[in-house]
Amino acid sequence: MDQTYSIAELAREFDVTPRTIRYYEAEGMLAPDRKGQRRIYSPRDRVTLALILRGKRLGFSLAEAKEIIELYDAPQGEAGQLRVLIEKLASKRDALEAKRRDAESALASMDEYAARCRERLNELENTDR
Amino acid sequence: MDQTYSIAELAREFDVTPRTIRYYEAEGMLAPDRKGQRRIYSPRDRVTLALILRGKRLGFSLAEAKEIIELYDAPQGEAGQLRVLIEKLASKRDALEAKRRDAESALASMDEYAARCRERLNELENTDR
DNA sequence: TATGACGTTTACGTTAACGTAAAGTTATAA
DNA sequence: TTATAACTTTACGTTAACGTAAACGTCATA
Repeated sequence: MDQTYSIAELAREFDVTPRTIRYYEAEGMLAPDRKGQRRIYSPRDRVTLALILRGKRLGFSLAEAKEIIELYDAPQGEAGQLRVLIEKLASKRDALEAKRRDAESALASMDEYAARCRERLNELENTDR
Repeated sequence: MDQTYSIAELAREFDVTPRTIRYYEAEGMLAPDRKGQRRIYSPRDRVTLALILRGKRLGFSLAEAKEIIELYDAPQGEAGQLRVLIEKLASKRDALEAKRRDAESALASMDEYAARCRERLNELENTDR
């Protein structure tokens, strides 16, 4: 039998509030099962939530995150749909690549700066001896 | 003589509005010279703006971007300050690393998914022959 | 049976990050 | 000298992404 999660469990795991998770559902990004009125989350819901939050961390809006998620469960029925899907994937991939490059150049310049700082610190430490 | 920029020039170059640039100044992240009441931006101001916008693209808030920028022009006078600065740089570096890893794992799973889509498309194209 | 613990809906509140409009200033071109 | 283009300040408006509070349901356990 497949594992399930309560809203509080997911909230704890991902360090968000239940309100946040319900908000994503209201925005059409999650559709957990119900047991009575309670929400029951599947492992798949959990993956979706993780996708949303990773998107947010990378600076995507919820609307953009939603687009990406929708790509992941788009219908791959016929060839036409598949071609469109592949196109859209390539476009999102470009956006991601850009972010990775941004992160890499930021890291590079920061590392360079930190190296100069350490150098300067070394000089200071060897001067006062 | 060093180059300068008007607010509209920078706005055009970075694809933001003048309002946005003025807002960053009001938040204490920019301090352009004035010629009369007009703002005159230096190459250094331009770099700062680029830093802000890169931070935003990576999902940092303006407050976080400001912290990073302040590290870049922190006083490196004495050894104590330098040590604190180096510590803070390491912490920001970690945040950046995390974003890069997020971007990389997102790229990896997306590439994998796209590959499966292309495979499926290939099958469809060879079946109807 | 009552008392938490956990969940629910509804609805109004909040904040960051600007957008937008109004009214005035300043340099340049016709 | 007037017009227009680019700038300025002031101030109120807007939107995304939740926070927060109220009032209620339900299930286990003391």
